[in-house]
Amino acid sequence: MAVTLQQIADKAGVSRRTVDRALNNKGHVNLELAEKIIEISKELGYMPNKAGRAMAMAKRNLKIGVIVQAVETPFIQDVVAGIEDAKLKVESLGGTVDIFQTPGINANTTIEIMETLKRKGYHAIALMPSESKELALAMRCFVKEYKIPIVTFNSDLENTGRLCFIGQNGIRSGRTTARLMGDIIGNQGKVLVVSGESTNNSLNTRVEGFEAEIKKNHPNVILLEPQYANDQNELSREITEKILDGHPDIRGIYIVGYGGKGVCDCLIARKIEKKIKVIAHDLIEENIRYLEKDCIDYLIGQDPFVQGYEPTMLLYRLLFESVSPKSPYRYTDILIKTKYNI
Amino acid sequence: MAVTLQQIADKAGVSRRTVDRALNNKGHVNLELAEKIIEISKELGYMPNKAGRAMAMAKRNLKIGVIVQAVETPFIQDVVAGIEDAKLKVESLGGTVDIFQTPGINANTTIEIMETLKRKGYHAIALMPSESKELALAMRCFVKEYKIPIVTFNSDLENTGRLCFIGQNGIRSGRTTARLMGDIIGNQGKVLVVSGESTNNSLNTRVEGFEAEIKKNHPNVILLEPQYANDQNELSREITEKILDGHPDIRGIYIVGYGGKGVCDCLIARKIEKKIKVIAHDLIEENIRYLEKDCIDYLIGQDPFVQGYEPTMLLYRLLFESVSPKSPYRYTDILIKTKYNI
DNA sequence: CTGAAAGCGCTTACAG
DNA sequence: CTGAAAGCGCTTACAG
Repeated sequence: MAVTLQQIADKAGVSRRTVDRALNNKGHVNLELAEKIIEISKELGYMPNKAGRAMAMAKRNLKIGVIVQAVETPFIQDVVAGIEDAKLKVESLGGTVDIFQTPGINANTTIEIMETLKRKGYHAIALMPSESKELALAMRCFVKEYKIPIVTFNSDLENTGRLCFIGQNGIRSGRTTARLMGDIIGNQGKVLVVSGESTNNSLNTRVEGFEAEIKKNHPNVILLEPQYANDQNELSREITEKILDGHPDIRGIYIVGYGGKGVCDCLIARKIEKKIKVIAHDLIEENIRYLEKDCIDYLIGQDPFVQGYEPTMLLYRLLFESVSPKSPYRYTDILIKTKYNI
Repeated sequence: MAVTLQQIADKAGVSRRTVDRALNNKGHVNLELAEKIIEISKELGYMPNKAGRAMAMAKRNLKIGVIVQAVETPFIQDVVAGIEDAKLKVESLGGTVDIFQTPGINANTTIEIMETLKRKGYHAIALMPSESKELALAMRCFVKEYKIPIVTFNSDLENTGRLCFIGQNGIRSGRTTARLMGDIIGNQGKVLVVSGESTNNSLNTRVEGFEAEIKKNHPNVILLEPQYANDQNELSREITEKILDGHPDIRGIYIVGYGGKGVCDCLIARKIEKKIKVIAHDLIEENIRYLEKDCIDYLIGQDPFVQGYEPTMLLYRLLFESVSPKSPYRYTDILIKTKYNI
C-alpha cells in the first residue's frame, strides 16, 4: 500500500492538515516541525494520491475554456478531436472544459470570448492566437492582472506571459523535409516550393528551415522562388501549371500549406505524378488519398491530436495538481509518413 | 457540475447502490427498474467519475506484475522507462505495480516469475514472451484456470488467451523501410540486408515485409542474400567487409537488428559512409550518434516507451475501470527519423 | 500556530 | 430484491 498523509501525520504526531501545510509550503507551521515532516515524508517515500486530490478539488468546480479558430479546416478538426478527448478525461475527474469554436482567423473574436470567460469565472484558458497587438495586450492583462493562466497551441504569441506553447517547431520541420527531399531527388535538380498565405508565420518558418538546409547541405539542388497559393487548390494548380511550363525539368515539389490537391491534379493530368517527387504537410484525408495513389510521396505530420489534448491536460495538471510545465515550449513530434506507416 | 450516481438515484427514487447494480449489470435488480435507471442515466448524460472509482478501488490493493526480459539491451531499457512511468501513475492512483527484470531471453525464468506472482496474489500480468511451448501452456493456464489476465508486449505469443499484444507490426515496418530505401537510392542497384539472429521472429517479419515491397514496387533494386550478424557489432562489421569486397557497387544497407556500429565503422574506415545509404532500426543512443554523423541516414523507431507504458495502463483500466481493450492488437507507431526530427 | 470534521463520488461488505 | 453506512486519500472552511 502506498504511503498516505495520515501515516506521515501519525509518525510526526500531528494532524493531516499540518502535514499538508508543511509539504505544500502553505505557511503557518513551525519551521522545525515543517522540516521534520518533510524529512519523514521523504523517508516514507510519500507520493500524493491523485484520485484523492482530484476528489477534493472537485468541490471547487474548476473550469477550463478552450478557444479554437479556423475550425473549418480539416487540420483544426483533428486538433478539436484531441481537445474533446481531454475534455472527457478532465470531466471524468470532476473538472469542466468548454470548447469555443470559431471559423476563420480573427483576433477580436478570440478577445471577446476571453472576456466572456473571465466574466463567467473560468480558471484557465487555452487559445490559438494570431498575430495581433490587441490580442497580445489582452493576454498579458489576463495573465498579470486577472491571474488567469493562458496556454497557446498550434500558433504562438511571445512576450504575453503565456505559460506554454504546444505546437510544431517550424524550422526543424522545414529542415527535416529538406533532408528528405534532397535524398529522394538524388541531391540535384530543381525544386518548387508552394506555400499558403505569404503572411502566415508558421508556414514561413517552415520555408525558412527548408531553404537553410538545402543551401547548407544540398548545393546541387536549385530552389525556385517560393510561390504562394493562399491555401486554395485552384490557385496551387494554376501556379504548378505555370511553373511546369517554364521549368519542365522540376524534380521535386514541396507543398508547405494547404493546396496539395491542386498540385497533384496538375501532375496527374500531365501524367508526371510518378516522375516528380512530392512532399506535403499534414495527415488530412485529402492528402492521404494522394499519398495512397503515390502522387504525394511523403507527408510530414505535426500531431494535431496532441496539439489539442496537451493544452487542456496541462491546464488540468496546473489547476488540480499545482504542476507547472517544465518548459515554456512543448514541440510536437515531426512525423514522416509514407503510405505504409500512416 | 458533472452528473453523479446520487443524482440518478434521487431521480429514480432508489439508493446509489441500486443505481450501481443497474448500470453495471450486477443483477439483483428488478428488470423494469433497471431499465428505468439506465434511461435516466442516459438522459442526464452520466459519466462515472474516475477519481471516485479509483479511490473506492484503492481498498482492494490491486497488484500488477510486469516481467521484462533482455534488460541488458538499450532498446529494452527504453521500454523499462515506459513501464516505470506507468508504475508511478498507477501507484499515484492507489494501485501497485512491480517490475521484474531479467537478463537474456529465457521462457523458464518468465514462467517461474509468473508462478511467484500467482502465489503472491497479483491480479494481472504483462510479459514479453519468447517462442516456447511451455510458456504458451503456462499463459493459457493463468488466463483460463486462474483467471489472471495477461498482456504481451514487444513480442507476442498467439493462441494463449492473452488479452492484447502491444508492439510493432513487423511487416509494415519492413515495407515502410523498403519504400524509403528505394526512394533514397534512386530505385536501382544492390542492397544488403544485415539482420540479427536468424531465429528471431520479429526481425524475420521485418525482412519479409522489406523483401516483399522491394520485389513488388522496386524491380530494379537487387537484394543480396540476407546476412545474420547475431546482434554483434564484430560480426556485422566482418560481414559488411566481406560483402563490400564482393560487391563494391552496393548502394544501400538495411540493418534490421542490433549491429549498426559494426556496419558504420566499416563504412567509415573505407570512407564511403556518405556514398552508401544506410537505414537502421531503433532510436538507441549508439544509432543516434551515427545518425548525427550522417553515417546512418534514417532510423526506423518503434516507440519503446509506449511498449512499456501501455501494457501497464491497459491492465490498470481493466482492473480499475472494467475497460477491456478494443482490439487484441495495439501496434505502435512506425517512426521515420532523420537527425532533424529525432 | 494547529486540529477536528466535512465532503468530493465511488464500491462493497453487511443488514434486512 | 434493496438500502444505509463506511471508507478510499485528499483539501479546506471553521474553530480554537
